[in-house]
Amino acid sequence: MKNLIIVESPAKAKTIEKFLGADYRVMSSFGHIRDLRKKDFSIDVDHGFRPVYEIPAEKKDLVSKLRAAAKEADTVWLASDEDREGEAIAWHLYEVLELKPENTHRIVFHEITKPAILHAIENPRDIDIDRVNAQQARRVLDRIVGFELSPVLWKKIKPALSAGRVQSVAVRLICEREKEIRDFTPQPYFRVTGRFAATGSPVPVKSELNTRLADEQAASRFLEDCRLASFSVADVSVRPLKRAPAPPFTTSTLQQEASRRLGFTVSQTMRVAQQLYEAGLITYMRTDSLNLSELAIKDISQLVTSTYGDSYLHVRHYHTKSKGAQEAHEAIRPSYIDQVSIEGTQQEQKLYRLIRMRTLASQMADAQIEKTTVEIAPSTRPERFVAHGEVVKFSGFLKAYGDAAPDAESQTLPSLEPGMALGMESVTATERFTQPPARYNEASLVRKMEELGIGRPSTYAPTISTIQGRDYVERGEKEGETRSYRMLTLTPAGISATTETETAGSDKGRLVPTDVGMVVNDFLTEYFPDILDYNFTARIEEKFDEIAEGNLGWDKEIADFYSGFHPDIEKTNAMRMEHKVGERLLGADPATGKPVSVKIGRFGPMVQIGDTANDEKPMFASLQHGQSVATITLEEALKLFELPRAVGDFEGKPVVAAIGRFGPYLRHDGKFVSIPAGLAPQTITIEEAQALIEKKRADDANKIVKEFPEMPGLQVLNGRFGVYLAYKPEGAKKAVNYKLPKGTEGATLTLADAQAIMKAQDEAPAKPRARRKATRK
DNA sequence: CAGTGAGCGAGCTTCCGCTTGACTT
Repeated sequence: MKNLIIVESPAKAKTIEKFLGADYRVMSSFGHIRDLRKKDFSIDVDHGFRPVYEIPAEKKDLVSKLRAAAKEADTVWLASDEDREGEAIAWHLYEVLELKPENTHRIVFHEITKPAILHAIENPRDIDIDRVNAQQARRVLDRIVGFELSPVLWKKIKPALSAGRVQSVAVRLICEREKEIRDFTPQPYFRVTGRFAATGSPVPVKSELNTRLADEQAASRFLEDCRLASFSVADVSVRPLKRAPAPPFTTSTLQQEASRRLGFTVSQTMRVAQQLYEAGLITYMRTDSLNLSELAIKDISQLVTSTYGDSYLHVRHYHTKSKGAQEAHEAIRPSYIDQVSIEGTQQEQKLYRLIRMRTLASQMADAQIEKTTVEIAPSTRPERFVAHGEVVKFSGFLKAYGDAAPDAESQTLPSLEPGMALGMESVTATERFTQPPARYNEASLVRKMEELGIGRPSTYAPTISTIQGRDYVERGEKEGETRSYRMLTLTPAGISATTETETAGSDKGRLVPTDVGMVVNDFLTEYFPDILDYNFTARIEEKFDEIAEGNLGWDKEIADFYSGFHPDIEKTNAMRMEHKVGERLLGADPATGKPVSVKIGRFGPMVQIGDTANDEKPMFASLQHGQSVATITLEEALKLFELPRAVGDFEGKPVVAAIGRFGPYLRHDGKFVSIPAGLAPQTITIEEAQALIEKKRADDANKIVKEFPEMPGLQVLNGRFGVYLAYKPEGAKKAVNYKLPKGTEGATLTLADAQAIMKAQDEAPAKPRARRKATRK
């Protein structure tokens, strides 16, 4: 073999191999091949912060294959990405594969085209060790922060928590937003809209008053004045408006648009994009670059011209302005812009279409819009109603990529002249409330992180899973609360007033901090404000850039950081906390006089009555879903101790009611019975409990439909979803369940039937299943 | 599958960024 090229991604390797002749073999490193040891700190602090690297077990096979291939090759081309991580991958490959300087070359290309690759091969260089050192600094710093900070949390708050340069700041964003919302008091005001008619036009003029009114009294006075008023056009202004298309997608903008337009979660978007990438349909999906290859721009231009015409073409070159962008790849675009639609799942088709239209639009002309603003004056008041109208004069890029939600306010106005009289159809004053800032959703959090330069395209989705998996943050489930508002309406018939209701404050699908998240965040921001600073990453990135330029030594910079950071760790660890972190004293228990407090326990948020200073063991109770350390009251806390509750006796044995992991339940004679909605463990009577227990017994008796004496362990059972087959071989811990084909009568099933069903399903290929939500390892 | 929680304390947990399968239930 003459040449071995090593790239990071196997899909990329496959593509490149097709471009090159038989003299080239292209292999993939599947990302990094070596990292700091997983288990321990693996940084020798006393010897220049020397990192201790290892090849992870799952990479051993791959590395020996690469090593063998490198031995056979005359020349090895290290073609990992040009960014910091890519340079480090090249260096690790060089070290681990024991490559020789005389037949090893470092090459880079930013687009996967034959000319780009051939050009790269003609212009090789050496590994840039300064850039590698910048990566080592980044890696070592993240390990130091993560592995020194996390144990402080285990000690001071709760085991198995985690902290890090990226995740802790992401959690902070969510916590601070929540506090803003909590501290926000909605202020009522009245918004006034008016609907007018121009003589000779069937099109109504919808407008809004240019000021808000303070209260219902003011609104009522305003409507009274309008009742006596005549209305006329005071001013008409027309101005042209240009709108430019958005640049092509990067990882973060793709995640945002897929969330907004398609309702995808961040990880869903990445999973689907990965499919498209592996099928060769789009370019690489983890990128911060806005760049399109010259070849791509040429193809797009041709397509725009042939589809829409010359006037729609506007070739544009976009430049990244996001912090810390490393631009190793192109923007996300279709591999072949001519390919209008693809085969694949619904999701794949939708995402492909989105990417394609955005790419196309990015090379199209501005939309030309004529915006008309009309002011309407009531004769009795100084305020003005304002109406906006929009007419698209030239659609430009909107032809390919319109708005997801067209502006509800935009309308086409009839032609109006100053001085024209208008007829009043209605004037409505609606009570509105000032809005707190919106909670983040996954995509808007990614946008904010990118803005702050925190995290990378490859880590946005995993970070969001991590902070949810650690139970710092959860997706909200509250629909919001209903509130009422006043609405006053003036029509030619007179003024009427009504009270309406709406829901407000929904957090559905939004990211909400948990108690643990809040407490950890308060703790970290108090004791490690530098790390939690929103600009921490941006500041150290400047250092990393200097290291990459060869102006600073990486070990010295790390030593500098460590000398400030480590003493804070020691100090915090040595601190005797007077109270547990996040603890809140609610008051005294009226029954015993003992203090009642809430805090984060080993298993999460809990209430405690009494303290350890006394000899008696305190009483404990977990907070329930929806309750929070920050807001729970003494009354609510005391209620938690009402369970488990002795309901009474049944058949001479006690019945106890409580709430468990799966909701409210009764326990009687060692058996558990769920308490259905409508009944509560706090109030359930012994008669109600007895009925539930008897019903459960009847259901259980009904459960076994049929058994087979010839085959012990095989049963036909009645389950939640109907009749099914269960087989538990002797000695097995768990039964295997089998679905019965539609229309099968359970009671008449023969052993042969059952065995046939089992055989068929045992042999059926396993269907891919949705992954469980991020779990702790 | 159905709450635990101090005290004594072994041994465990943990980071960010590159990349995909192999593996359950």
